[in-house]
Amino acid sequence: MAQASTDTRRTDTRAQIRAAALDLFAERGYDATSLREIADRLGVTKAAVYYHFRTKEEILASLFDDLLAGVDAILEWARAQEPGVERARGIVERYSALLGTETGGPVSRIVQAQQALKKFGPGEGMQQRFQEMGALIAPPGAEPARRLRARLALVAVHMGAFGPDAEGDAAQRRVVALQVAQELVGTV
Amino acid sequence: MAQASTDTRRTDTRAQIRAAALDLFAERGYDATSLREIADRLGVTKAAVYYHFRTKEEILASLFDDLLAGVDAILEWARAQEPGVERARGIVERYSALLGTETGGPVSRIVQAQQALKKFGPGEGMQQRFQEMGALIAPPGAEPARRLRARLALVAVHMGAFGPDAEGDAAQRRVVALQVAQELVGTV
DNA sequence: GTCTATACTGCGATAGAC
DNA sequence: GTCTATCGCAGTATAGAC
Repeated sequence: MAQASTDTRRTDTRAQIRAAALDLFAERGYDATSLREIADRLGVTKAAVYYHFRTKEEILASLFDDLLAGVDAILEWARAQEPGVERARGIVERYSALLGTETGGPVSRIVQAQQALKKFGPGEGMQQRFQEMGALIAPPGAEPARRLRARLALVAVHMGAFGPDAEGDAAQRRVVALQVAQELVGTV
Repeated sequence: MAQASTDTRRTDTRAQIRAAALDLFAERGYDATSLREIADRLGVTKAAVYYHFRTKEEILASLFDDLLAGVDAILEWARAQEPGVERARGIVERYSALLGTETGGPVSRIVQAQQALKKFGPGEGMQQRFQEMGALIAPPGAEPARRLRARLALVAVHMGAFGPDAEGDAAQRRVVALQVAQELVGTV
């Protein structure tokens, strides 16, 4: 829950902690960032951080709060609309706008920094191979939209293999994902 | 690199460690899994694990080795082909087949377990909201391909906001991403 | 209300005995 | 090849100074 309207606090340490944490989480990821690093950046001790947040995870949750509220607003709007393409386009458009916001943008960068792909050094990593596959599908000189579709096609294959929803047969999901991916790269 | 062909080891502890680690990494993520858990599952101590792997990260890298080799084979094939749609389709097809393999499939599940979205409890998490946005774009009853495209559209927006390649203007990337996302949901 | 000092447990990692 | 013992640092908790 965000701060109540009647804020009787006398320092802005809490805000500073959030700012420092956002920086560090986005840079090297949540797990790789220690409370000591956050505290040192403000010139306070770990215990001081613990006064403002009960756990490390609460700091992360606090950073996501604004973004979550933004998504909730989109969901509320969408539920009041008639189902259809127009509503679908509205959701996507509003989500894009939310990520462009000062509150949504930097926060959602944390998600990116959190990926396991980062775990491997340059020259041998999965990340680099992903980029190379994308480049072979749509070369660096191609239109940005086509390059994005190339990378999305690979993501589609991934999502098909083990998507968020474990519904349906695994082999069948893979077939569907491959089909969608082929559509994406087929759009030359 | 994978195990050399001349393996002079007398126990299979190394293989057991890999199997246990794969299980645990895929279940609760890399950072959340401790070496003690892996060791306990085999009835040995942490130090015994350290005999077979120099670091915890090396266990993870060892699990990815086969998948990486598979991707390398795809890259090698692709580089020998003429650029074009056919090559693009070939890459996607081979990558899909790789993830369906016994070596590629389970390993790549680790990537999924590693996402920061998991960090929030049910009922309040970003993950649930993502699914709900997807469901409002393409309802659970819709064709699987359309549901996948709905989720891909949201991913596209994300990738546009802060994609792997930091090329070009941020605002411009968002416009392109939004356009691609709209195409994906517009394909009813 | 805000912070420091201190301590506890468990982590990844190392050294050396068997 | 596996063990015990130990290290420094992590997140967490509390007591108490101001």
